[in-house]
Amino acid sequence: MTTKEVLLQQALILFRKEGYDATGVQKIADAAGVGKPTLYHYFGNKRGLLNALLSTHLEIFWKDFETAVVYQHDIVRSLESVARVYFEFAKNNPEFYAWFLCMSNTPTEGDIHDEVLPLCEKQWTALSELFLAASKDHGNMKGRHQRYAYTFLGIINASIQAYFNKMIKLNDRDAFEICHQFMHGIFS
Amino acid sequence: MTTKEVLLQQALILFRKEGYDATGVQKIADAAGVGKPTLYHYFGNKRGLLNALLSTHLEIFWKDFETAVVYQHDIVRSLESVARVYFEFAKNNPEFYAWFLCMSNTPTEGDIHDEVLPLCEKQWTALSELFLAASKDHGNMKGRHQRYAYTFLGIINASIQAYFNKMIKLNDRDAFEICHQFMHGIFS
DNA sequence: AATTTAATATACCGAACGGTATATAATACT
DNA sequence: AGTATTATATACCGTTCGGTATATTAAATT
Repeated sequence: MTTKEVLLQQALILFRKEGYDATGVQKIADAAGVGKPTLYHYFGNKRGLLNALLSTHLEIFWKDFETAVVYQHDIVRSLESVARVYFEFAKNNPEFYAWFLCMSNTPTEGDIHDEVLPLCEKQWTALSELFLAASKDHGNMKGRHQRYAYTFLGIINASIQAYFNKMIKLNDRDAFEICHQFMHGIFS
Repeated sequence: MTTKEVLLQQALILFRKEGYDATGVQKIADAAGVGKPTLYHYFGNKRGLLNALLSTHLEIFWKDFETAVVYQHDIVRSLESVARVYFEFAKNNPEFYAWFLCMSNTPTEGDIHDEVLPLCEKQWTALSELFLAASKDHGNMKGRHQRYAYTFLGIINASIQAYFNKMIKLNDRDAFEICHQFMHGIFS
């Protein structure tokens, strides 16, 4: 593993354990076994490290997410594939996703807010457009697409947290059940 | 307003805006127009201020929550009253509840974790017991009470966040619809 | 009125913060 | 082989951190 990768790895561990603000760059450098200027050589500043940590991990997620979120006149199917993307990603990157969830509702100022908010809005916007497209086929969904996007994301993330607490497995059957439960209420 | 109340008020504003770790006690004292030793006189240390902020705001919530969460052989009714308690509290204390949500999934170490985690678990445990009691009346809920507690809380908080983003009003009708949507999937 | 107690301010502590100037070792290019 | 570039370390910068020793003012008690 390269020095850069070790720095990113240790930063994730420490940011998750103690929080971004409470973790000093010195401690990250120490954990990686290098000096502080080495860290600044690779990432410019503390926020650059945060940004690199987010973009490297989320690169794969966005690719899968964007292909799953397209509407093909079957909203349940789209939701299921979206849920599977989330679940797979959370299972493959549990440390990172747990950390990302911590940051999703963060203070209204500071590095974390500035870096993470756009990423959350990107998810919400795509889901909102999915429900909007679906509401053209299902009249009773009309005018509620934003709310559906919010609550669906809420259930997805609550389920992932349940997985972190070893309550569910987060397999394809869970994805089916959760989406089914969600839509059944909406359709009826 | 007493000096103590002003300190609590300004601490909430700053903790929410910049985060607990990023907010220095000096800044809180300045915002309240007093010296730092005054803050330490009332709260002992920074964590004491955090603790006081939590307990003073949540005192009312716990009272309402605990009366709402009892099971009277009508799970939908219990859930609705719980939802109404959350919604009323969030509407009456929006700044505090938004901050509390930020902290609910926080780093695994530090003051915030130590102070907030027990409060989250208290909610989850009570809801879990509610669903457990209900599963004695509804066989198809059996063995899933913990998961129901998780996802129900997830929807409640997602809805409150939707309220903060001015998407829903969070009135009694919303509480009804959300609980109905939640249970309809479970019963079917 | 005298005295104790609570509330506040000034000034300071050592430690840790994010960040950098400078120097050196290792690698890549010409 | 010599030169440029990349990667790393030592040592330091000014600032802010949480917290406190001391002194003073205001309020309550006797």
